[in-house]
Amino acid sequence: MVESRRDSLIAAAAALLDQGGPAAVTLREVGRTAGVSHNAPYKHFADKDALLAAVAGRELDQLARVARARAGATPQPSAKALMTGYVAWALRYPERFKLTFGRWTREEPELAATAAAAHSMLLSAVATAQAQGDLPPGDPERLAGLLQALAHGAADLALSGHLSESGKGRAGPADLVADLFDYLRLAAAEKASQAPVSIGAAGSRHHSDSEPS
Amino acid sequence: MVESRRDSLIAAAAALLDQGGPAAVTLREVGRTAGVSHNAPYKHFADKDALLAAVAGRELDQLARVARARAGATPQPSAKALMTGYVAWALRYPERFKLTFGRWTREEPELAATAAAAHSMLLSAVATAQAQGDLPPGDPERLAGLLQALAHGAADLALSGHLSESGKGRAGPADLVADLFDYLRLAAAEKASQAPVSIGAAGSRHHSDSEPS
DNA sequence: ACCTGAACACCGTTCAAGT
DNA sequence: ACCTGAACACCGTTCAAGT
Repeated sequence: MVESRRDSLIAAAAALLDQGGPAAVTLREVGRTAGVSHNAPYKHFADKDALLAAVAGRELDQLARVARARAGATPQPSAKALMTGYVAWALRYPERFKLTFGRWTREEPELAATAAAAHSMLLSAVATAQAQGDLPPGDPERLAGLLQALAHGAADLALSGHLSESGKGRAGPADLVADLFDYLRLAAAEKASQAPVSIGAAGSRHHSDSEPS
Repeated sequence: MVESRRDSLIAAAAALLDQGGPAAVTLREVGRTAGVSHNAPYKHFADKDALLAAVAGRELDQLARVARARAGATPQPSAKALMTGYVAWALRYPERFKLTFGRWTREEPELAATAAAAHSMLLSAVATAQAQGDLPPGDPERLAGLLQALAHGAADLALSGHLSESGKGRAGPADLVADLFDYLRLAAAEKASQAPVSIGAAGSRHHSDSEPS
């Protein structure tokens, strides 16, 4: 399959993004890299934001493809493997990570589809781990949110240099992910030896999410 | 104390940031808001990035002041209160949050000082919670990193709309913080009824943080 | 020491015109 | 349908000049 002009524009934008961050992605340089004029992109994308959204979409697609390939293997990837892979990807392609999960408030239907597929893969991995006693019981959606939030935050803080600034422990994001899974396994064991009260279920909401005064 | 011109420029930049994001912070508009010409800021800041770093510094200072005031109260703020406050601040001032923790690779000595003060406050709160059995034992620095990473990631995902997209649970970032503290309390209880092997200490490193192949 | 107005290079976007 | 070159408005930054 030959690369369409649209694809080559996206590839050029992604390369510039990796190289110099979002500031380096100018339509003029994108056009120059792809061998067209500086406003040829306007025939394929509404504006610069749409081009960046397409870059994020391509990245999400590639991530989903890799994940699907792993899901075909036996055994299926564990929740821990998924989160560790997420962190490794973020560290390896910081700019794509920031772009993809930074903001694509735009609707981009295909983008939402692949995101939903990735989410459901994580959900089933969480459910499997719960059944094996590696993760505590409760709403899998909420537990998946916890895992994703930690992996995302650890990667983001590490990329900004806000992690273990003075720590002699030198804990990286992957270490924090591992720690969380260790603690959750301990919590699951503790719950197994207790009365079955669920955490994170609808009945035990802790805090309102409303705006503080 | 009257507001110096430098302060009024920082205030103008912060107001523009809150209103329209980083793109709305132009030196021309900053000057107009502060009542000076569009390049007067260059007499107070090296360039636009330095002005934004000063905005981040002012924000960090105000956060530290609020935290110190709370620390004077009895009892001292718990680790959970600190993290909940962090999340609430991020949701209330999204642009300042993204700027302050996004990137200030710049050295800015005073910035590092207030950041270190805030970090040590969290560390002591973690140690207190550990002594009370609310948090599991282990390196407090590493545990603090876990808490901060989760709060940061939950806030960031919520702001980008990547949290509980289809969840009927509607778990917000504050809920995830509460969940984590619940799980950690359970893990602490489980560890108390086990042989004292520490998690997250130097001897039990889980994963190398090196780059994946 | 601080400020101004003019000027330069760059960028996103639009438009008339070509094939 | 896709592309080009010129043009416009805007922005960061620099510079000569003022007080």
